[in-house]
Amino acid sequence: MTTLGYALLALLARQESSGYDLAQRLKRPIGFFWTAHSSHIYSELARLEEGGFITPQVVAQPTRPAKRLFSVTESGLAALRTWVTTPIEPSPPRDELVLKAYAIWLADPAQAIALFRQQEELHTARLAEYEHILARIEHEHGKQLDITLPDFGNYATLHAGVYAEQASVAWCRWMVEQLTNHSRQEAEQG
Amino acid sequence: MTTLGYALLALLARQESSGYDLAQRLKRPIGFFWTAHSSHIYSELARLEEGGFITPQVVAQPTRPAKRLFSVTESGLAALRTWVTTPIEPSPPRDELVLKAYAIWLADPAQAIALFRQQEELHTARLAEYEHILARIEHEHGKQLDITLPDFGNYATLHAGVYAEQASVAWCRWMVEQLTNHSRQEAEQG
DNA sequence: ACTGCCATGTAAAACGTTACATGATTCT
DNA sequence: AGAATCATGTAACGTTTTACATGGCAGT
Repeated sequence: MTTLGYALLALLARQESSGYDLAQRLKRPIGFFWTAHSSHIYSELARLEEGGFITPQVVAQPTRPAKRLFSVTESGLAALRTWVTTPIEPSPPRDELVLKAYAIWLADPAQAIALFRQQEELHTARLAEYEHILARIEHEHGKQLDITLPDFGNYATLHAGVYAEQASVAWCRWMVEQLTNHSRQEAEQG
Repeated sequence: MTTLGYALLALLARQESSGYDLAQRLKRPIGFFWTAHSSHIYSELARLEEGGFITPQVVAQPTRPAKRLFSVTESGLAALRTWVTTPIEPSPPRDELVLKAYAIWLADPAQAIALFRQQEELHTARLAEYEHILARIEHEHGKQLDITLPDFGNYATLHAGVYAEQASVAWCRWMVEQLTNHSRQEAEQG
């Protein structure tokens, strides 16, 4: 089982869906921390079906092409429940921006500042988006959700996003500060 | 050019190295945010050499097998300098723990608490490690490093790590709090 | 004697992205 | 008329991991 497989099971455990539906539903909020292309989704669905984790139900539609609605089997739900609390084996980190920071001493300071300002704006925008959705959830449910409801899942992931984006914004600001301080000192001395 | 290619160029720009050296040097601090297996490193080195970004110099050793020390060419350094400040195209996010949180409503609360406590410990340990290295750097250089020195690259990446780990720890604590509050309420009512 | 380090790669498999292919319907 | 949506996949490509292959030296 791949992680995408579990992501699809998690979606199907909430509601039966077609491959197309899943591609849509994967965008928000899962898309904030896990993404997949539709071609990948379809091949993964085939594997899940082959493994007996999901079953299709063909639904004919009058005006639209027929679709295959998938639902989670008992075996699929059991696999999902097991996976959810299984400790994570650390996966290889990938952060290109930090890699650039590692080599930033080679760069022109002005260009470096531009890079981190742009990144700061990007993360600030994301932060605002997450907080907006979070506010909607809290407006509906309050700040203490029932953890056995699917909406708690959304609430939890959005909190993760808020913490992560706040950290990114803070780091970008720190970088800009370091780079501008240095440039100012250069100017004063030169 | 792949991102690993730039990572290797960034290392070689600091000091010429063999493939084996690079595998070692990649561990810290780059390994905190980008990793690669040695086989991957060797194939990437071959591509960089073919592209004229690096040149090897064979060094015979009396007791050890001969090694090929690579250094960055002018073309390689130019490519690296360009890449460093080029805006990042967003890469697909991958965070399995957040995915689990999305499906946590299906889990046994006690097991869920155990998962997030374990993750909190892991991130706390990493945070301590980063802060320790950071303290060493600040002891040597102070808190305002010259941004044109390679050490500023290390300083910057470690700061990124500190911000990110602090955010992870905070989120894990928030999750544990949510899950334990709920369990307590259950107990009071039941 | 055995483990770990130094040193370099090849080959196969798994994973993920991009491009391609098809075709009707609904909205602007 | 054209763009977007609904709907499902195949094929090719590139990247990354895992396994394999080799072999001497140094430390316990």
